[in-house]
Amino acid sequence: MATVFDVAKLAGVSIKTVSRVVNDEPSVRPSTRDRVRQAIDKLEYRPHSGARLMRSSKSGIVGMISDAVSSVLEDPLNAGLSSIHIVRGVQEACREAGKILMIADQGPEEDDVDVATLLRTFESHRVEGVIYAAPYHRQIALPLPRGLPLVLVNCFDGLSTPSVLPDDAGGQQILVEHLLKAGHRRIAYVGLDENMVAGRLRGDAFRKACADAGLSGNATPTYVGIDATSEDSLNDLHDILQEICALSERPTAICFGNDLMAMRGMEMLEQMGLRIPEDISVAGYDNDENLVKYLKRPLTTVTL
Amino acid sequence: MATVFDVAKLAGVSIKTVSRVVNDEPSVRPSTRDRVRQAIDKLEYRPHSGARLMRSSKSGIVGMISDAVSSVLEDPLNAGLSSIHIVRGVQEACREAGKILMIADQGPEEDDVDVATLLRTFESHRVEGVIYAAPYHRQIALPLPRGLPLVLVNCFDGLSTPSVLPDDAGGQQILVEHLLKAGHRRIAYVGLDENMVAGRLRGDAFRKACADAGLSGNATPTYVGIDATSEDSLNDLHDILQEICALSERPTAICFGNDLMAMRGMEMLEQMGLRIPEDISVAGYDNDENLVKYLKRPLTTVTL
DNA sequence: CCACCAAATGACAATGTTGTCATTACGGTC
DNA sequence: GACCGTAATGACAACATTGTCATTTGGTGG
Repeated sequence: MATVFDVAKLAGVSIKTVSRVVNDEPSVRPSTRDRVRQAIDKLEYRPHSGARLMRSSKSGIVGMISDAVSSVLEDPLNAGLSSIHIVRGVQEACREAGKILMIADQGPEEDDVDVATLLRTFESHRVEGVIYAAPYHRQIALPLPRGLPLVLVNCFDGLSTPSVLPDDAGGQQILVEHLLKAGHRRIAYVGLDENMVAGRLRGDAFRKACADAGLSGNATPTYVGIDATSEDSLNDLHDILQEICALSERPTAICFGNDLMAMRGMEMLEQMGLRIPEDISVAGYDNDENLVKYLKRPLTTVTL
Repeated sequence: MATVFDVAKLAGVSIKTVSRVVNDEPSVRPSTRDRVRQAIDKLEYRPHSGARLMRSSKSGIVGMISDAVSSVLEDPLNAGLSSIHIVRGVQEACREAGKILMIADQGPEEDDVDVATLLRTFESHRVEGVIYAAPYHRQIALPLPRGLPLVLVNCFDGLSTPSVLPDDAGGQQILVEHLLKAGHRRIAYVGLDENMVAGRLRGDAFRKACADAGLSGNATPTYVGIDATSEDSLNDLHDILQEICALSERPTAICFGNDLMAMRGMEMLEQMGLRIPEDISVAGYDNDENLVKYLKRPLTTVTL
């Protein structure tokens, strides 16, 4: 493989001048620049990133830890933005900033030891910063890399590590306000497990928004802890919907914890003989494109 | 940041011995090894990948070009294995082989110039090989990297570059045989655009399998060129299905070009008053998990 | 035509590691 | 206790680049 020396010899200049051309430094005469460029093309010279890094200690690499790749086959939790979208945004930002993105996949299980290993690899490659993205909104405990900027996405530690978080509460509030504006005064809530951060935030926001609007607890029956991914859970969902339908003052709208629940719920409601949205309105959450794409009718939902 | 010199000094050995310990070379006395390990831990020493690469010219990096990340928001062509699955498999193989996978995203548009740039970046990082994955089964023309092993996935060039390809024909054949075994003697085929490699292979395989079984052309009406992603295309699909239903000898099964078409087709067939599978059987292709996951009833399909 | 200044170019060190080869330490044998 | 062979360790060069500083070049004004 050709080096600066080969290029320099062919172009009849010093290696330093080759370096200047490669790095687009000013103060190289255009004629010299051309000669060097031609030599580079002819020899198919490629700067050696290792040597470069060693001398300049700027790797131009950003490290990212996510489960986007390995989780492809897993059943998603269906709450929030999926990891691959986060990777996509980071990727794009890196491209714009001229940085190379080095993605380390965390693997299926979340193992702190593993993360430490990944961080060590990043450190060896002298990445300029690390981004850690969690698969869903939650609290985590990470071994902090010394001297390396770290940003969390979709998660937070108790410390002051900067993080980018979805506004689960804000979305829910907007959704409720939307329903209120449409005239609904009795709204049921069939939500996620409230031990999940997203579930708690959304549930709290739902209750607060309803209370703020003066709706009583009776007018806003609330059920949580369903995820609609298992057979059992679907049975629970069915029971809940029957209970809701049997209420003396039946709600005119139901907020589901996510789009999957909303879809399953709609199927069940129709089976019970209710028309949507004539008899009852339905809202989801997350705007899960994999799902929404295949729905027969539009669904009111929230994009984070 | 600590270097081998710092570690060597603290452990009271030469830098070479530190190197040996770091690289798990034999012939280091256990007591020495421990002393060095302790020094490494204490100083939080991380080998400098750049210096390492420069000396040993083994980067341990495999480069991959795919559209898996950037295509997340795009409408997939719904034919074959989606890119992210390919990345996942490559990722896993790299992990097992102890290699680092460097993923370069090709971006939405397929631009040969862009690929050349990505290849140059890979070359600068002295990757040990390059994997190029196409979003769907097709022929491509790539600028060949000199001296770098290249493997194509989901695509082929006219040259002798090694490639890994889906067996579109084999899958279709198995599917037809399955239907034959179930007793079907009149099978319709509503397939993909046959200008697409996958479409052509599947269509050819369908016709061959039917001919081999002695089914006449009349018994195997064939329609191609639908993708079920656009409004227009859905109208076409509807017309085709009506035509099929109106046949004097109605087929007892329909093979659709992919799962999306199968799903839309089933909706339409039910609307026309046909029961599935009592009145007519339906088969898809690709086992598109994003879609199949949400179907109400099981679908006969093919996993590549 | 010379002196001068800025622009252009070059010489050389430094970066952190591993490969090569030399040297030292250790354990056993006579 | 001297000798020997192997295991363990060390000294030093080499890798390909960029930073620092020195030198040369070319143009301009007197």
